[in-house]
Amino acid sequence: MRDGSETNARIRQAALALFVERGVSAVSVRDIAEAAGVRPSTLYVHWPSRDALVEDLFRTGFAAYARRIEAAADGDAPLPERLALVVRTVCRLYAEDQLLFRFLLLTQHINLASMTNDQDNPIEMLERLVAKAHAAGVTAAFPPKLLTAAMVGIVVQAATFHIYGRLKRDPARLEDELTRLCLRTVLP
Amino acid sequence: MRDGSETNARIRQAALALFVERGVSAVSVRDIAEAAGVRPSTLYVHWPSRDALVEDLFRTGFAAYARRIEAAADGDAPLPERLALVVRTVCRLYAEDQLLFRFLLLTQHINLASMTNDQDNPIEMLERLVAKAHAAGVTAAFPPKLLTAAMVGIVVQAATFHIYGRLKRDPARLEDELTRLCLRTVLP
DNA sequence: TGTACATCAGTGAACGCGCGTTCACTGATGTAC
DNA sequence: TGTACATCAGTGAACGCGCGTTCACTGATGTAC
Repeated sequence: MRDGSETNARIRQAALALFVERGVSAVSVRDIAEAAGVRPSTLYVHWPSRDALVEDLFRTGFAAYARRIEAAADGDAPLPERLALVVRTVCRLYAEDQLLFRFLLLTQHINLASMTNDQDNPIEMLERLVAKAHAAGVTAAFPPKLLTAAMVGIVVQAATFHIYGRLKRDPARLEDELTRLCLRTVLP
Repeated sequence: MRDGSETNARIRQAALALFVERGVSAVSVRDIAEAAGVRPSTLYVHWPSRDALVEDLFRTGFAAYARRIEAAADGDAPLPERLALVVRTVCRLYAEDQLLFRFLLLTQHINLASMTNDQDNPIEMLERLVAKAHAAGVTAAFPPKLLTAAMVGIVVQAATFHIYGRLKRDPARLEDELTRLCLRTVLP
């Protein structure tokens, strides 16, 4: 019982599921505690406040995404292949833990304003890779930041359509199609 | 004083600005009333509840977007031109009233789940147009729903980048670039 | 046109509920000797 | 190994605050005659 890490994980998981299901503001500390099988006051053993839990979930998830995308972008492969790998990586992040993906999507507008120019930011990772590709002359004739937005938009919007049932497709197939579509848009 | 439409408009405007600035859940009825120069109870003359105000703002804005996009999609021009006009229309909706655009972006995940297959849905409008283009053989070899997602994603993500200062560009220029970029992605 | 009455947008004061949070406590587990 | 003590994850009960909402009212404006 001295090690609270299992309880911590249970609370995180319960909170994530409820936040995604109902929206962050519609979930109370009591709701989370009940879903995690603890008392409300237990949450304050692990986080100083409800907001701190939300921020922790966001920052942890966001940073994990940044690490995965950095790994995909930082190889020795040719730039188009690295771009393709980044797209595939995002698709896999979605397939692996849809709950986390949806949570990050849901809270981006609340948290993104304060995270611009952060180094643990997956968008920055992609932006750097696209800038490199642009400098090497392997992108279409558009500003690299616009191409970055396009890549992010294509993948994120496809995921959003998938979540709301507007786009029915198994994840592996979607991964292939999104990779080809993104490259078609970004490469010359 | 008998006609409350001016007060109604002032409350809407104040609510929209505060919702976009702080997020919907961080704004109280008292905050909105103060910003609109009325007493909190006045809001209940115009809407039965706080939630009804939020929903009214969303539905009204969403329906207005749907009408504008329908007008752009329903012309007699060739399909590629109509697709281009839809992109331009979305760009103009953003430029005309950034507050409303941001509000719809902010609340989409809360409200979108309950609006699938709604007829006042701008996404449906675009989906129908892309399906028509697909049937006529003037789209790239991808499922039309995926191409719809790509178009929406490119424009919406560019707007999001623009809002957070990640993409600095004057709206007219962005409109031209986004139109070309979207067509490049969607056409064969 | 002038008067009496009806309407209803907006007000002021108050309501109770559920929220996030606190804190003295318990008792199982880990540590020292 | 056995005993005494320290630690700290988790609890139970309670807190006050701010929230959305209600409702009897006011008084300016519109209507009837």
